[in-house]
Amino acid sequence: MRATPEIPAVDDLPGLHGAVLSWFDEHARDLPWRGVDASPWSVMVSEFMLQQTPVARVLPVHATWLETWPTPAALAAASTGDAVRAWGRLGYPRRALRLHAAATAIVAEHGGEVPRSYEDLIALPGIGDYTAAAIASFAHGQRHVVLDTNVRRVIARVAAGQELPPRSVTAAERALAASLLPDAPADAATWNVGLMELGALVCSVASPACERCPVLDRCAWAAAGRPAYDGPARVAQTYAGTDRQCRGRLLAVVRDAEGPVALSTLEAAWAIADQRDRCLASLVEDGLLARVGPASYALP
DNA sequence: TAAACGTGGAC
DNA sequence: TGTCCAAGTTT
Repeated sequence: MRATPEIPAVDDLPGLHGAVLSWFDEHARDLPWRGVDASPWSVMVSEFMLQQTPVARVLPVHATWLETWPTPAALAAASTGDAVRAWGRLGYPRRALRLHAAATAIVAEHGGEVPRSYEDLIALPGIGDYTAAAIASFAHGQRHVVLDTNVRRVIARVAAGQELPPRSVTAAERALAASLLPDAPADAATWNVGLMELGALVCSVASPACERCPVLDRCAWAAAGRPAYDGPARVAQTYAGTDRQCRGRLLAVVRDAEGPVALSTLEAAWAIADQRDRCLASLVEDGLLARVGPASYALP
């Protein structure tokens, strides 16, 4: 049992809420999954695609995806290979598989409707704490703490006076976020998306535009003179030469081909034999690729 | 808990 | 040019 973490006080919560809500009303981007006519499915698809992927790259794929598969049932009726191909170059293609699996589960267990409860949502493949809370909040107007990288950074700065949040979500951080959440569900939902938008457009990691910030005069970090992050250094992720790069390249060859691809073609795409073989096997294992002949591969 | 998991734009 | 990193989840 741990002591209750200290929660920094915010003296004028209604004022803070008002500033963020007004700013969002004025400056929010007009994104398709935010429209009044956006379906819960549209929101759900956007949340899958936006996991670790910038909005600008999601936009066209999301539009095509919704045209092709307007409902969970439509996606569930397609092959996983079609989903992987439509996913294109968004990255982390296992998300396409998980979205397909989630759609299948929605048809099987929820009558084809995107579930409303956090518990039902987080039980679906590819949905963790953030995505479950985001769908419950944005698609269904429920009151949930939504902790994404933007919300975490904004709260760390405004309320905790830190440049960056901890490496992983802490109890103190969650308690602080909960203490800031507006009471009315509709306001809570707008607060969540407003904080995300603020983090994306103004309160960025590297060069925050404090002069455009609606809560500058309420920001603990700004008041403290924007002290640099003093926590443990973040590990830089390497990419060149990794299995991830190898897998990406191999999958791209098959994804961009018309039909099955000969093993020799894949061999030509990656020089290091043992790494290539390992990655090919893992792609098949993951269900991203299928071996369709003695020496040929295709999307599943 | 840490590491794996894609991709491409920005600086 | 190389590093950073963008609405995370899974194991």
